[in-house]
Amino acid sequence: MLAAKLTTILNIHLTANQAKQTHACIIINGLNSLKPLLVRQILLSTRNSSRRISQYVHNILYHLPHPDSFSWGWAIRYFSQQGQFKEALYLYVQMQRQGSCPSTFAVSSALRAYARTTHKMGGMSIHAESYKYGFSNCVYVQTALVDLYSKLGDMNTAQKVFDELAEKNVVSWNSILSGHLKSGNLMEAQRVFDQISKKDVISWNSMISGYAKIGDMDRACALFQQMPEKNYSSWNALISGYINCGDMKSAWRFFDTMPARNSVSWITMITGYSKCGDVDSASKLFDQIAKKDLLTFNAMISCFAQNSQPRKALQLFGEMLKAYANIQPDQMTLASVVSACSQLGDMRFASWIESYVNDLGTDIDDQLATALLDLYAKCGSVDKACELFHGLNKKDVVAYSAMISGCGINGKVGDAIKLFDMMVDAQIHPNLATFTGLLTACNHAGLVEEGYRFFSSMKDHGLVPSIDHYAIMVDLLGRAGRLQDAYELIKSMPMQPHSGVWGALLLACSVHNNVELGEIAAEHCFALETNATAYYSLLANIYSSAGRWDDVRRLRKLWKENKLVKLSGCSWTEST
DNA sequence: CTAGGGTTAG
Repeated sequence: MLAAKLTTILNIHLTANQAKQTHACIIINGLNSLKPLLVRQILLSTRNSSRRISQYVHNILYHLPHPDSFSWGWAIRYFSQQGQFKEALYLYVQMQRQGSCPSTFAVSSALRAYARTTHKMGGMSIHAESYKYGFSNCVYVQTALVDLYSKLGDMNTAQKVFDELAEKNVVSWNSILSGHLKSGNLMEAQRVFDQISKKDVISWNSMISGYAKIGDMDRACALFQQMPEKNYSSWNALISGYINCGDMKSAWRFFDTMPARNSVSWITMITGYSKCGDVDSASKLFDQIAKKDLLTFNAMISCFAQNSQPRKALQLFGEMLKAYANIQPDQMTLASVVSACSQLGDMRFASWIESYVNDLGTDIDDQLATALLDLYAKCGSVDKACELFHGLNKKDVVAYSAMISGCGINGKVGDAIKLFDMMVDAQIHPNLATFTGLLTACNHAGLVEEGYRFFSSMKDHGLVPSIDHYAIMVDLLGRAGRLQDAYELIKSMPMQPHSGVWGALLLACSVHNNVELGEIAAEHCFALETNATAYYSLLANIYSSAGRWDDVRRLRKLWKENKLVKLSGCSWTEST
C-alpha cells in the first residue's frame, strides 16, 4: 500500500527536499526496492551538481545491499555528464567491486569520463571489458570508444573501431571526424565530412571550426554560407576563427549581424578584444550585455586579470558577488581572481580563497591550482607552490612556466632549469612566458652564459623574443659588467626598444660607472619617458662617481627646468 | 526509464 503510494510519488517531479522526505520514508519502512527510483529522481531533480548531492547519492548506493545496474547507470551517467569525471569513474570501480555487471549505459558514460580526462589506460581496460560483456555491437559503446581514441590522438585504433561498427550514425561519424580534426588532418576530415549522408549541425560546425582554427577562413566561410541551418555555435566558430587570425574587424562584422547572441558569442568577442589588449572595447561590450551570467562575468574578469588590471578584476568580482547573489563563482572565476591577487602580490586572499573553495564544495581543478601555485610562488611560499604543482593531473605550459618563474624569483635557479629540462623532455612546448621566467631566474642568479644560451635557444622553439626578453637580457649582461655586449644587443633588436630596455642599460652603467654608454642610454630614456626623474638621478650618479661635477650641475639645471619632482620610492607589493 | 559527437574563459 505504502510502497505503491511512494512509487507514484517517485514517478512525478520532486524537489530536492521532497526527495529527502521520501528517502526518510523509505528508510523507516525498509523499502529498499524503491531506492533505485529514488536515485533516479534525485538525479533528475538536480540541475547543477554539488558535493552534497554526490555525497547523498553515494550514501544511498552504499547502503543498498546490492544496487542494481539501473541505479549505477543513472549515477555514473549523471556525474559523467556533469563533468565530475572522478566521481563517475569512482562509482564505476565501486560497481565492479560489488560484482555488478555493467550496463551499456554505465560503460559508455565511463568511457566518456576517460575520454574527457584523456586517461589512456583506463579507457583501454574498458575497451577490453566491452568485448568480454559482448558490447561490441552496441553503437553507443563503440562510438564512445571511437571518441576515446580520437581524443587520445590514436587515430589508427579509432579508425579500426569505427570500421568495425556495423551501423554508423551521425554521432559515430562526428566522432571520427573530430578525431581527424584534432590531429590536424584536414584532408582526411574533409573526406569523412563528404561521406556523411545525414550531416547535422555538429558535423557542419566541427568542420567550420576545424578550418577556422588553422586560419583557413575562406573555406570556413564558404561552409558557413552553405550550411542549411545555423545555430549560435556556427556563428561563434566563424567569429572565433577571425579572432584567431587577429581580424577583429571581420569578427565584429559577423557578431554584429548575428540574429541573436548567446553567452559564448559575447565571451568570444570579449576574449578576442582581451587578447589584443583592447580592454576598453571589451569593457564596452560587456556593459551592453543585458543578461550577464557566470560565463560573461568570467570573461570580463579574466580580461582585466590578463591585461594587468588586477584591481578592476577584483572590483568586478566584488560587483558580481554583490549584485548577482544568485551567481556562484566557479573555478574559472576564482582562477582569474587568484591571478589578479598574485599580480598585486596580495597574500591575504590566498588563504581566504582556499577556505572559500572549501565552502563552495567545488574541487580545485588544474587551472585554479595553477593560479594558486603562481600566487604562492610569487609570495615566497615555494614549498606550497611545489606541492600544488606535483598534485596537478596534467602539467601544461602555464603550470611549468609559473613554477619556473616561481623558482627563479625565490632564488632556486637550479630547480628552474631542471623544470625547464623536464618540460622539454615531456614534449611540452615552452612559450614566451616560460622564457621570461627562465631568463628572470638566470638574471636573478647572475648566470650570464646560461641565460644567453636560453635566449639564443628561443628560435629553436619557434619563438621570437619579445621586447621584455631583450630587457631581461640587457639587464643580465649589464649587471655582469658586459655593457658593450648589452649595447650591441639593443642595437640588434628588430623592434624599437622601450624605456625599460634603455633603463636597464643605464642602471648597469651606473653600477659599473660607464659614462659613455650611460649618456647614450639616458638620452634614449629621456626621449621615451616623460616622467624621467629616476633616469636623471641615475645619470647624475654616473657623473658624480666619475668626478664630472660640471656635468652633474648641467644636469641638475636641466632637471629643474623640466620641473621634475623626485618621486618617493614605492613597492610593487600592495600596501596593507 | 539513462548513454556517444562540437563551440568556451586562466
